[in-house]
Amino acid sequence: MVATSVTIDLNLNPLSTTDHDNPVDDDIVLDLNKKSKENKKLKELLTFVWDNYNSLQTDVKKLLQEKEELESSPKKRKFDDTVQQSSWKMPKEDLRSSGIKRVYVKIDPSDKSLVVKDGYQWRKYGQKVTRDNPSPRAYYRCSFAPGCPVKKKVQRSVEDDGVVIATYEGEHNHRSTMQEAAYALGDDHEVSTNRRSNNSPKLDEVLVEQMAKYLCKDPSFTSELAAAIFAKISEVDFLKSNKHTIILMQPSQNRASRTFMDYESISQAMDGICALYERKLKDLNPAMRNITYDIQDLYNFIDGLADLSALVYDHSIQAYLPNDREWIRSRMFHHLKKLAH
DNA sequence: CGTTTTTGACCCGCGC
DNA sequence: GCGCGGGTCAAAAACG
Ligand SMILES: [Zn+2]
Repeated sequence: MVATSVTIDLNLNPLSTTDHDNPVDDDIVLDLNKKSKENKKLKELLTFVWDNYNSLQTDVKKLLQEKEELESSPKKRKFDDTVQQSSWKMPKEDLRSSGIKRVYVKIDPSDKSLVVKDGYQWRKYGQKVTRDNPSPRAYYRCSFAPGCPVKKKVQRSVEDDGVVIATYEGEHNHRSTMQEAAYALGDDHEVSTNRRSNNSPKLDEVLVEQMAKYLCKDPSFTSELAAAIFAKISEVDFLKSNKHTIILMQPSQNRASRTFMDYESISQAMDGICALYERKLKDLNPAMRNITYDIQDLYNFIDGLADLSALVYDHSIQAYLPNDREWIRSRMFHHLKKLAH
């Protein structure tokens, strides 16, 4: 509640310089208020999804380990030979009780980066080729907080290019980014965490147990679950990575010409500006069939506006940060460069 | 300039 | 002791 109004004040002040009787300003205030509420709702949803995902993932890990145990009894010793050494090493029976967790993640096979987006920040400290897997194994340490002992290994699966196996070791020293965001929310924070720790885990456990009984008979058990996890990750990542962007502009000297538009992401905002310029070009030369322009023309258009700025939502501080014309020009350059490959 | 990635050197346990 | 498979260090390079 408090955070909402603070956010709006902070963002609006640099731009709505004087009068409050301007209808456009009122529109902006209304819209910002609406967006703020939407953002808050999204935040709650995201936190919920994220918590849910974490809990589900924990259970899935257990199940996958159980599955390995079942499969490895006849002859499939593949996993035992390859995976464990030094601090990672541990007889499989103890694996569950220790802090070692293995996660299967379905991922785009063409993606070479091997980045598993899990809400933490990792510093790579090694890479090794391994005996019976053509793809290398990468070693990461958590760099989110100083002294955090958590490590993870990531390697593409031998049998499926679209799956990476991540092995985590240790407990984090700190909250994850999602939990931090929930905490920054303040007043609702306790509600959501309490609701979570009181009812849901039990429910999840029952659900997962039933699911396991059913799915264990399915041969594609692993990939099904991996796909489910991947879907969750994609969902979270989608909500997280797009920075809501509001473009404020005043085309002419007339203050009444002030207007704004909002976009789901920075790059969409850049596209929006391009579209605006293209529309203006078309209005100016209706005869011309297809129009062409280069980045300098676009710069001239941007500079020709009486006023232009962008508000970009920063997820980590829960607020819109103002950006000036120069920033827009630079982002536009990057954007066009990316489009040109 | 601070941070992360890269990459060969190094180290360590294990089987021989 | 030696070699092999794996894990880590750290210096240099790359990134942003
Ligand atoms: Zn950590």
